[in-house]
Amino acid sequence: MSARREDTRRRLFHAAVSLIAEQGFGATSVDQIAERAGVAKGTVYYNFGGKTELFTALLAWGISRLAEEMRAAAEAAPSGTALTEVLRAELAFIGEHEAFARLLVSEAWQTNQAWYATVQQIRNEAISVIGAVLDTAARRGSVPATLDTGVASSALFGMVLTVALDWRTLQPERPMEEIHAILVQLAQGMVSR
Amino acid sequence: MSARREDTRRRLFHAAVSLIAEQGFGATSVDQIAERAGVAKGTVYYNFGGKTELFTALLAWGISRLAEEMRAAAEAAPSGTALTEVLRAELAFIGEHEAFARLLVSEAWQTNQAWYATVQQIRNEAISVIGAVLDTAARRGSVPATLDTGVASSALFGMVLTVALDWRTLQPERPMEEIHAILVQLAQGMVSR
Amino acid sequence: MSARREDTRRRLFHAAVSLIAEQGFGATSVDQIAERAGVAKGTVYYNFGGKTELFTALLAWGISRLAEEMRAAAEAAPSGTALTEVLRAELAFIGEHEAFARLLVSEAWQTNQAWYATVQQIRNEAISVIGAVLDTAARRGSVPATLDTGVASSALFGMVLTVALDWRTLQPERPMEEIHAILVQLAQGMVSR
Amino acid sequence: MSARREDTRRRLFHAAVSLIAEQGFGATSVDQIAERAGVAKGTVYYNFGGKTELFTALLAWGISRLAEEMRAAAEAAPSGTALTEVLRAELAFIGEHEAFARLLVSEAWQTNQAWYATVQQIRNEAISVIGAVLDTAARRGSVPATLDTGVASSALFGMVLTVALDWRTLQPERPMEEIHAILVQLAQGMVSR
DNA sequence: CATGAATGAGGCTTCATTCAT
DNA sequence: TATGAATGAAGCCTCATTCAT
Repeated sequence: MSARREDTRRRLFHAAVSLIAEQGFGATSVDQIAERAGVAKGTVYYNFGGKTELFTALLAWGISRLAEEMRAAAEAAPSGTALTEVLRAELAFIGEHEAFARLLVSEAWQTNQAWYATVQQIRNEAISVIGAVLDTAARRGSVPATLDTGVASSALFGMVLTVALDWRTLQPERPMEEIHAILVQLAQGMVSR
Repeated sequence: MSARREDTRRRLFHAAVSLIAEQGFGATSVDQIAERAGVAKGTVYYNFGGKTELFTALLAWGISRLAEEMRAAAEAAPSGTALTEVLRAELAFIGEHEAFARLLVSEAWQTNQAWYATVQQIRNEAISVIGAVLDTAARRGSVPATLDTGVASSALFGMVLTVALDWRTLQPERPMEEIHAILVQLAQGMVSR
Repeated sequence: MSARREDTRRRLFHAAVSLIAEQGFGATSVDQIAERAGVAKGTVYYNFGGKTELFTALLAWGISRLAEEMRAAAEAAPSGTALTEVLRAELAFIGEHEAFARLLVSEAWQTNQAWYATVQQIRNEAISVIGAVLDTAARRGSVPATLDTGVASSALFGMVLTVALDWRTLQPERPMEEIHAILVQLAQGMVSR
Repeated sequence: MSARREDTRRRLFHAAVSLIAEQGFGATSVDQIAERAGVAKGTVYYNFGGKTELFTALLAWGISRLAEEMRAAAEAAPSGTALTEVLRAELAFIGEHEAFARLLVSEAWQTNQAWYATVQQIRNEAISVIGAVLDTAARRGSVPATLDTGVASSALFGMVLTVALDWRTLQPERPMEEIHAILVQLAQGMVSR
């Protein structure tokens, strides 16, 4: 793939993320995406085949990155701090990619969508990173063995997502560390014995 | 307002809720709503003024009901069980109005929408019910005085929403009480001293 | 016909004239007419049968009044001043019923309209008042016998209409007498020997 | 702009002029315009943005042409015949573009229209051509210095318009020269000393 | 590799008219 | 005599997609 094409795809990606996050998928037109990317309309089709495909690629790319950053944080964390670091990674990702996060929330729970399977599959990747951390902790005895780690990891994921978006919406001036500290406090109570 | 008109509005309301929940707002046409309600298309405009207005009314109605049921649960709860009962009310509402809940999640964090203010305002109503419960508990000393109850109530609300939708999506056969028990266990740890 | 009905019809008439003059026939809805008249929509149909019929009645009524006032002015005029007085009557009518005059101009030359025949017929009534004055003057020798009085009366009618509307639009502060004086000056030159 | 697009725009223009002139603006649908132009409906919007914009462009184009032809006639006229030639140009234009002329009369005095400013501005262009001729004549002493040339030019413009449309409507078999001769006779009297 | 003119299905909305009360 | 809820045909407009260049 040529460097030019690579660049075009990147610009389309960026334009689409920001627009869809602002307005939603349905309200965003291919015209708008092309205009914000600075290319002609046909270029969208040449590069992605269609609006839906562009969107699916977008979601997959974004959730993969989220999962990767969470996984990297878990692996790099000093012993005993994995959960803290994973939550920080999720919070930081949302803070940095607020537009994408809104997009994810808007579309992730919509059944009857072309990309539902994609979203569900990759969302589980992210959640399973948390699940793995909890399972490890359970084996070490630092969380109750009776905890349903599947539900708990989904709960943690959703809690962070909700709090993070409320943070960006209602109190964007608060530093991330402050929010992170509260989340860690809540999470520790939730899962610690 | 005549009884006939009252009835027509009710039928349009029901038709719109079910359709939008199934397909989302954008994918639902006024034609479909009118057809399912058994009226002519123009009647939608005569009664609600437009698709957006109908949808705004819909959201307001639904979120109000959610907040009311949570508030009623809090007030009726025996001493010391308020949080447990409020979470049950939220979980039950989502279980019973799954379609509406998906709709709510899809639209609640979308800025630049006509109904953003409406959603935000009434969503806060629901969250503040949890906040009030936590504040009361804080005064009684059963939760740490240092807890940021604003963030905590948002966290609890989002946790329940996420878990509930995952429950309906992935494990709908599990009884609600089982999910509720896990949530209460998580919530107790989150906020108890 | 009852006094109540009479009143209702009058109010509908008035509402329709002002609205149609402001916006044109096509852009004026029955809803607007009913609202400005302070009656329900159905009342329009009860009293006039339809939008077109209301409009036709409107035009007929207005042009008849214009013709009558011009004819009355001609008959009441001292010898030799008939033309002066007829033009004054036309100018005064337009000044007083500006809305109706705009309406007349907008619709009078539109072929393919339901009311075309009505308008044409009654417009000729007005023009023929001028024609009669000119014919009388021709017999008395105060206008050239070679003058085509048919064309001349149409020219005079149109001249007054155009000037009057420009007066109301562009220089409404000028007194009518001033405009009338100019028109008489022009008209005298046009037709006098 | 591509040649293809240029051609499409021209065809839409012609289709719109003929249709609107036949039926009026309100009664002409975008469907009809597209069909007569031999393009798809969307093409109207791609090229003009909407029905109103197409119409505004249309009016501007037509009135400009009228003003231009009148101005050209004034400039080309042998000394002392400017008024005669300008009136002939106006009469000829109306005779050749009867449809457009009806359209102009219908819309020119309608306040509260999107294109009101456009029409008014360019209509004044046409009238001011007559005004300039009168002013020149006044300086040469061939018309009374006391004449209000502003009102007089508006009067002449309206006179010709009225007479021309009545000619086309009621006596289309009469040759233009005959009508022109009468108009000149009337106009000479109006303004000559 | 990219463009942008053109398409036409499909959506939202308006509004003259009807009719049961 | 008047009302106003309901209708549905008809209109305007959007937009994902195609394709010749």
